[in-house]
Amino acid sequence: MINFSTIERKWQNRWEKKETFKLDESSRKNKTYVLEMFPYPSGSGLHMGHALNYTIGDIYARLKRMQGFNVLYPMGYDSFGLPAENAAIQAKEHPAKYTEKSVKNFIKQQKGLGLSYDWSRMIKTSDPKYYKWNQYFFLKLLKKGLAYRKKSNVNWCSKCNTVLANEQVHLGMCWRHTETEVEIKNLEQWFIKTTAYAEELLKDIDGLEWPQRIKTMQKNWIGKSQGAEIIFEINGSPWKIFTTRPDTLFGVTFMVVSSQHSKLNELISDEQKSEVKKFLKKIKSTKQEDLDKLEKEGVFTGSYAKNPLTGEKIPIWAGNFVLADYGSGMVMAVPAHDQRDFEFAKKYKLGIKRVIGEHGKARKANEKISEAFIGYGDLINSEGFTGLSSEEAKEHIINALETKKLGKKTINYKLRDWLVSRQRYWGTPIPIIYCKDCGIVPTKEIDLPVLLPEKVKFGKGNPLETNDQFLNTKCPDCGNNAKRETDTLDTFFDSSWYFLRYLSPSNDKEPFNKKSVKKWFPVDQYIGGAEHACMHLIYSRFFTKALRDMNYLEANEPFRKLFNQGMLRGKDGDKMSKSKGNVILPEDVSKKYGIDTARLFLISVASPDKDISWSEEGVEGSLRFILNVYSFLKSFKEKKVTKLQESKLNRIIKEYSEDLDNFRYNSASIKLRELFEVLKSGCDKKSLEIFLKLLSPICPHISEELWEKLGNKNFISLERWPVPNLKKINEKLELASKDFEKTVGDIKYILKMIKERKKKVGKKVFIYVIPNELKNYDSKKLSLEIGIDVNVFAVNDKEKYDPQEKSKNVKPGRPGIYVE
RNA sequence: GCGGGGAUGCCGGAGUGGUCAAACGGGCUGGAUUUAGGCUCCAGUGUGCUUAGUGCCUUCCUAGGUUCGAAUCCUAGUCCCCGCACCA
Repeated sequence: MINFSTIERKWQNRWEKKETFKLDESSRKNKTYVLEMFPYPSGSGLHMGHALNYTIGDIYARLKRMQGFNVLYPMGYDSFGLPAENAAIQAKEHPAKYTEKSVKNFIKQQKGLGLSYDWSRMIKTSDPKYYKWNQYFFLKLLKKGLAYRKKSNVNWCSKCNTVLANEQVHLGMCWRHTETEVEIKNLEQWFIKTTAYAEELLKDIDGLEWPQRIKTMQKNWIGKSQGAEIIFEINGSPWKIFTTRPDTLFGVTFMVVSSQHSKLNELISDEQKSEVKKFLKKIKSTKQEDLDKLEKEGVFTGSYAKNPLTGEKIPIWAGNFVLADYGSGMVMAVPAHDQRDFEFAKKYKLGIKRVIGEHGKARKANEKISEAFIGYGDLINSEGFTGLSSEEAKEHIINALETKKLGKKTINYKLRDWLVSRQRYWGTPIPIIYCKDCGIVPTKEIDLPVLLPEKVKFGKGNPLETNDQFLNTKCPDCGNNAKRETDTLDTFFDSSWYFLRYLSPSNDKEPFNKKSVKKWFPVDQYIGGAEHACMHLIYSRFFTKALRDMNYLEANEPFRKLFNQGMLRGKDGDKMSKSKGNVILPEDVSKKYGIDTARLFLISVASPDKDISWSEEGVEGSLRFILNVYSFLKSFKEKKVTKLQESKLNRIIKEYSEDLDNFRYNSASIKLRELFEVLKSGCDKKSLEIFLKLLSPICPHISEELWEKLGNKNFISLERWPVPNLKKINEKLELASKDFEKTVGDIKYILKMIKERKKKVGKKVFIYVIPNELKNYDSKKLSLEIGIDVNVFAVNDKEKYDPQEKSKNVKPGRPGIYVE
């Protein structure tokens, strides 16, 4: 048995000591920037799922390095965030301490995986040297008009006296006070205007080398739709609403305003006040899933809207199924032609009016329907527009509205502006000062960073609000007493540009060096989970575009290529989680099988972009392979390679390299096994060294060890990647050998059948082959393989012995067989 | 509710129009070596038919369809997984 941990430690120490993977910036090789999504350093450390993610990147980085690229491959930590603060509340440990411990642990674990990061570039977002630039960028965005304040809903617990994250709301109750119902409060908060880039974000998706499904998800998230903005008069003032179906305007029988709408109060009449209040109490979370799980419900507000074309008086309801932030937070309801509206109308006995009939079918407008007809058709019951098709009616109705100045054609996006305010301690303080006289005043750049105070009280309210030293300050403009903003930035803000900070991680004059950016940006290969498809990846793209427009860089996009790894599940197929007790730790696996074995296993189960389950038997399969390789090398004696071996070797080098380049690691691992089978019968040292080089990105420790055992003094990790000699690939020869193998199998099968069914033992074998295949079937070799005499004839051999005329069955690559 | 993805042998999974009964791994069965076992090596491992015969038939969630040809493309359905803006 091999002592894996000794070998692992040996090589990890050497790599560290010799700075094997440190980037040489002066190198003139072609650059490539390989990056994995940096982790949130959770207190429970990293599990095998992380290991999979980093192994995927590491294999790629190692490949590229050996292929002669100058590889930037850094690591850092997304170290601000809620869990650290929760730990502070529950375990009475300061978030900074908690985070520091977690990061240290992560680094130790990651080094244990043998990852080839350039550790000298490590960054932490909770470091003032990092978050200073968060604040800097916030101010730049503010100046550019891309940051603004607006009211928005938050979850609120009256016992904690604080805002709750969606994660802290359980079944409508507070996570700490399970008896306390969560309320919804409307607070002034900071937003980033991501929607200003909606069109460009959408348009540029097509040019990205990303998985199609991620692109589709982003497109749908941005959610562009063509429609119309229609003005309804309500209580004397105009309300704009958005619809994609202006052709159904004559079918509007009620309006529904979001129950979370900021102007909802203006619509509630005195007599409906208590009803509405009762209704609003039912909604206990701002979480989308929670909202959707609620049955569609509503309540009459007491107000009416005026249909801009018919002048009809339309009742306005408040409903839990209308999004406050999409469109204008109010929809026109057309129950005959929208299923949700239909159900709502049935439930509250509201009118249903048909205005669209199926093309060509003159159906009666008053006919009762059992479900909404949501398709396009011909208009009915729509005054002057009756008879037009939906498509025509859209144009005509919008035109009619336009002449009355009561509507226009618009484009709408589902994408919302990015709410970055967090009423929490463990994040970047937003560098804003509120002055009684001057209003909202940005902190002066020279005063950055606005440091997060260390001594604060946790558990009740936002710790920054109760810290007078932090809170009270002077106005930068007039010098009078003023108060600081106590909101901190969403941690997605931190992760929206970290990939730029790696380029000059210790620069304290600027967020990043322009020259470095020009050389290294964008990231060539980004690797991470699909859970970030919409948020992190959109924010990063937004940030890149905004920075470009502020002349910080030239690139349009941050991540040229993206690879999404699948999820690693426990052996039961469930998501790994502490509570399920199915978490696999790399340390345990490493002790038992060696980390190289685990790396090999993780990438060979299935294509790395698919979800996989941990399997103990599977790991043992990988272990067996590594042990075989190891023992083969131990007793290795040089032997000249055959033409067939040479052909296979070169073919595999070619295919294997292509597989790794395209993240087909599972298929690559098969080729590695195939190559080992080829060499196992004996080979020269050169071929063996090639095998080790191919193995090294996946199993770096073992490869270094064996490389050294072969007498090499340098690191295999820095060796040149093998280049296949295409001339040596002899497909004919390989095919002939395959045919030979197949024939051997066939003969054996026939012998077996005779033995079983005829109870006879075959004594002699005769095979008949096509003349030009004769050279592929050597009778001596065949006899050796089969164990009894094999005679080979050409089909056209007149002298051949063929009593049953088996030579008639002969086809190319498939000889006839006769057994006696 | 909205959005994305998936279903292949005993199991994990390759495979996206012919070269496919389907790579590779695991399991199981038999054999060799060894012999206390393990490791290692070799062979077999969907169903039925059948000439000893390398052959034929059937099969890739279900039901239809497109095509000379479908695991692969289309339509409908069933089931499963993932994301949903204050977790990161």
